[in-house]
Amino acid sequence: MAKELTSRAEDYSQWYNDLVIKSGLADHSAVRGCMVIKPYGFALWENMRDQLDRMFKDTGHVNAYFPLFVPKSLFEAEEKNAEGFAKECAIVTHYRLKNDPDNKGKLIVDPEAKLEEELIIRPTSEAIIWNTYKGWIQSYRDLPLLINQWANVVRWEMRTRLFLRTAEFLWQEGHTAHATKEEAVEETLKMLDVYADFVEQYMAVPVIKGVKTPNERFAGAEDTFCIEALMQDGKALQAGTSHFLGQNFAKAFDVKFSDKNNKLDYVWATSWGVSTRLIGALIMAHSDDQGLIMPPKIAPMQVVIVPVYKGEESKTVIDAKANGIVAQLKALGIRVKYDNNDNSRPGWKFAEYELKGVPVRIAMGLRDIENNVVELARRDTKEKSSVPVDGLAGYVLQLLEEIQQYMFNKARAFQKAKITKADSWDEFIKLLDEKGGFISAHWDGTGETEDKIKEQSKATIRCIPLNNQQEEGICILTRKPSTQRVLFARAY
RNA sequence: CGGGAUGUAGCGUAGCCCGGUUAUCGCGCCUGGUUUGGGACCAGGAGGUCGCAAGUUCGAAUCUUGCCAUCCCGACCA
Repeated sequence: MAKELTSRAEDYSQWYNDLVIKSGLADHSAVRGCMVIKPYGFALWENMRDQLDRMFKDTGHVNAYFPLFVPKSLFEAEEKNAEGFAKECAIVTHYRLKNDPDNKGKLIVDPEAKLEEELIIRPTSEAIIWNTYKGWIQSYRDLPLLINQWANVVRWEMRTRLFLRTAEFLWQEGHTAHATKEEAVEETLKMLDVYADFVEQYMAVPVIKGVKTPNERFAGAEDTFCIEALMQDGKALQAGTSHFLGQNFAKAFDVKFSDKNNKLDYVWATSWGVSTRLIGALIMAHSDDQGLIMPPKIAPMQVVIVPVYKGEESKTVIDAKANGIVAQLKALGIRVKYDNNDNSRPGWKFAEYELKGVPVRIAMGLRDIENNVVELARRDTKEKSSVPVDGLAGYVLQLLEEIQQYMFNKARAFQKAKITKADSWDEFIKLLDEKGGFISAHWDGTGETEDKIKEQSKATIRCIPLNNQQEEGICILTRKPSTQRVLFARAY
């Protein structure tokens, strides 16, 4: 690498950017604010997607697909939602190009082909989906309706960052309809748990579950629940959200059902989503100056085997041995790559797979084969050891689980150490500047104070943790009475 | 969208202020050989609309204007 990766705080953004690009996850695209997800990054996304999809199906959901275009009249039906997204929409106004009469070989938008009604490229799909649900729901027998879609959405952000905030991104959005408020709230919290379980158990990133303040709520929701993760530079990242939408969308799109007593009522709704932003969370939660560190459960490659040889004969011997090991690992369901490409030398491969974050590397040469061992290196701790070939596959399987657990424990310990109580304004600012992380502090509960704190400290209320402990206190800014602490942080 | 910086080969760069032969260097790439237990070495070679467009000039990577993109800091946000 020409330029060294460094995760020092002052270079953190640069480090993150370089890492995304050099590790082969993604690249800047020629299109403003968009990115190209490269095969390695997409393989990671597929693993994450497949696991989430299984979890959605285990909780009774099914997949469907809805249109990319949302007619403006539908988009504006739920006022708060429309207002919330209005500033960041891409809009289709025409449907045809024609040759430019003044400029040969160039095309211009055909002014004759102006759409009567503009189409909004979905920034989220509530509008188009609820307009569709209207035709699907008549009776309580049609409920609950539990649907998810995997899709791309577009939000015309002012400032973009690879994975964290791109103009176009991939995500899943669940949209459910229920007969009762209780059931919808239960669904909202259930999906929040699914997200927390996925992010913690598969991505090895600990999260805090909580509810957003009204200021930070999703446009059109009654309540927004979230999982908040902590990055290594001490900034917070919203990793997923689950919204209780009340009857707002049902009323906006006139979705009514008859209950058992033939009484008409509007349905209750939820929506929930996670996006490719999770990949950004993964990178910033685990990586080091040598590159990415992938949690084994979702790593595109869990094990890489690198042969060390001199000359063709020794290569043949090692190939034979390695292929045997590959077969054993694959038999246990381990994602393994044997890299006997002759174009690069072992040292180069070691560095490259570290950059890509492959959890376990196995190196084997004639020396090892004579002793019936391999050299095994962990990416997370960088420990190397000599391991017997007999029983290797079982050992690796267990090691992968150990690495997964180790990564989570390490991130959890970091997160715990970075949750600090502050009881005065000075202490609050000092902690934000010097330590970072979550600051647990009293707040008087008003949006006005929340705004002032944000203005003066750049910190926002990330969430009010679920099952938050109630305690008497005074607001760090206004000194007014407060009943509980909330979590503040500077955030991405 | 406001402020700042940057854009020269796949990557990283020198040259720009003060215009002037064939645009510098390193990595990577190609060929041949020697190599292979932590990003190998030697020899030879290929690769460039100097971000794009217009302008000034005998002459533009260099000066002017506009546009585009990237990064950083804000505002906005999954």
